[in-house]
Amino acid sequence: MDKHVVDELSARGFVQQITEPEPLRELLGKESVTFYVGIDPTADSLHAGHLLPVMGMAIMQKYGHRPIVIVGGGTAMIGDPSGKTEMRKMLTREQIVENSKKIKQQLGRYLDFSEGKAIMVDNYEWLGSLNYIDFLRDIGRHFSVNKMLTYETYKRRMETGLSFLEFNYQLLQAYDFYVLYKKYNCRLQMGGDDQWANILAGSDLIRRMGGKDVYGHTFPLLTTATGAKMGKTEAGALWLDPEKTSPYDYYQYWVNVDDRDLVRFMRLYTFLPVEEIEKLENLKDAEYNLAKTILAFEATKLSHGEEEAKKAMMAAMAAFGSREIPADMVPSSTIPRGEQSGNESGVPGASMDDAFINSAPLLIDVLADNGLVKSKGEGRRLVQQGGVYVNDERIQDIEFKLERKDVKDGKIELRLGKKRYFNLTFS
RNA sequence: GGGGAGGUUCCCGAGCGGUCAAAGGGAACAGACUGUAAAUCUGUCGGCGACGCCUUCGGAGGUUCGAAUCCUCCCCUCCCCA
Repeated sequence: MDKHVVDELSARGFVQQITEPEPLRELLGKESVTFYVGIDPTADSLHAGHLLPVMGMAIMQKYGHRPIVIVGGGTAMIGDPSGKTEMRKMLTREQIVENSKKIKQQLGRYLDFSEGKAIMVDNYEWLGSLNYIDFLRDIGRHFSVNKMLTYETYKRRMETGLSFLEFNYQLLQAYDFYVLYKKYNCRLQMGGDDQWANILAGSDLIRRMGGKDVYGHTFPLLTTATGAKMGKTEAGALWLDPEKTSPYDYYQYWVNVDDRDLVRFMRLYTFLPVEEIEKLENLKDAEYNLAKTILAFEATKLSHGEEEAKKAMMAAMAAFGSREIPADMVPSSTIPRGEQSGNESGVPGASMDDAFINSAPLLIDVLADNGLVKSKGEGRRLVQQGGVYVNDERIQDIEFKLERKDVKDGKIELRLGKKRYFNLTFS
């Protein structure tokens, strides 16, 4: 790696604010730095919104720095008011431990945890046994309520109500940084830009407690070109857990990104060289789709592995038509090039038996039973509006029944709207 | 603790005794147009064996032929005062 990490990060769009850019740059350039990012274990899986900090950490690690991931086991029990207009629900200890385990597994795809190259710690370890009096005396005295109240996050919450509990969040996060500084010589905290105030609080605290040279770095808060939060889909969040979001759906999310987001996302969510990505600036028409295929493939590869990524890609081709990725388009990508024929094995579906088809089930019932529509009423509407296809043929009769003759090559292909495919397979 | 304002369908937000499954907007979904993009236009948007029936308007009771709308108690949120 001849490039400087900071340049790499900024070229890829990972830099929003840095507390002291020059000294930090110098530090990162001359030695391996231990840094940390906090993740709240509020669910048992990461989702696309977490991806940006995770990618940021991964880049740092590639450049020889050591990430500490704090799962905020202690702080999650309080809830961070930053950027929220409502109090967050609290979790029990057991849920948090369970969630953390799964999150670590997922992080393992992006970070190398072997031989202590990355560490994951739970701040409950020190927050859980905090002594209130000691904490107030040693830590609390360094915080000015007047100052805290001027922060935008608290100001906003002042309008709707802010509990004392939440008001303490910042102190605890600052304390985390302090503990990591003492324990692991952690010199840098990274996080989303909504964490800026909390990060500053941490580095201020360390300085006041006699520490030196600690820094903060924030990542931009991403929204898509249409203003939506990153990774939000009709079905909710875009999860990394294949049980919650199938690799196929995950892949589809990336293929369906807005044109305007393509290049930006490729820089942020893949490790492909920036120089190659830059060449994609002037795509036109259908070329966008080829580039999006690469984005989707690479993003899926990262979170689900290359095999799953290929499967998702083949499934998409089976449904939407094959594509040939030109050899000179982002050559570093390991996406299969040349003629590719689709293979449906990655398309969502269910296997059915003979009894099922012999009973000549109503199409609407099948849709509802497989969770493709929320209710039969919705199914009916969809059919009436011409949004349901069986083997690529539009069905507009709400009484339509699936029969043996609809089974082609051992399957019936259902399609809702333009993009949602579901195969019923028969053995 | 005292006073005030509120809690409506995914979200915002009307409704204030029947004509209310509940205006309007947003989100979402489908259709047309396209490039599995965006924008635009059109339609849909509680459930069901569907010109009818059932379940919704913070919760529980009550008044009434009839309640989201009135009364009682309770829960929760916000604002002002302490």
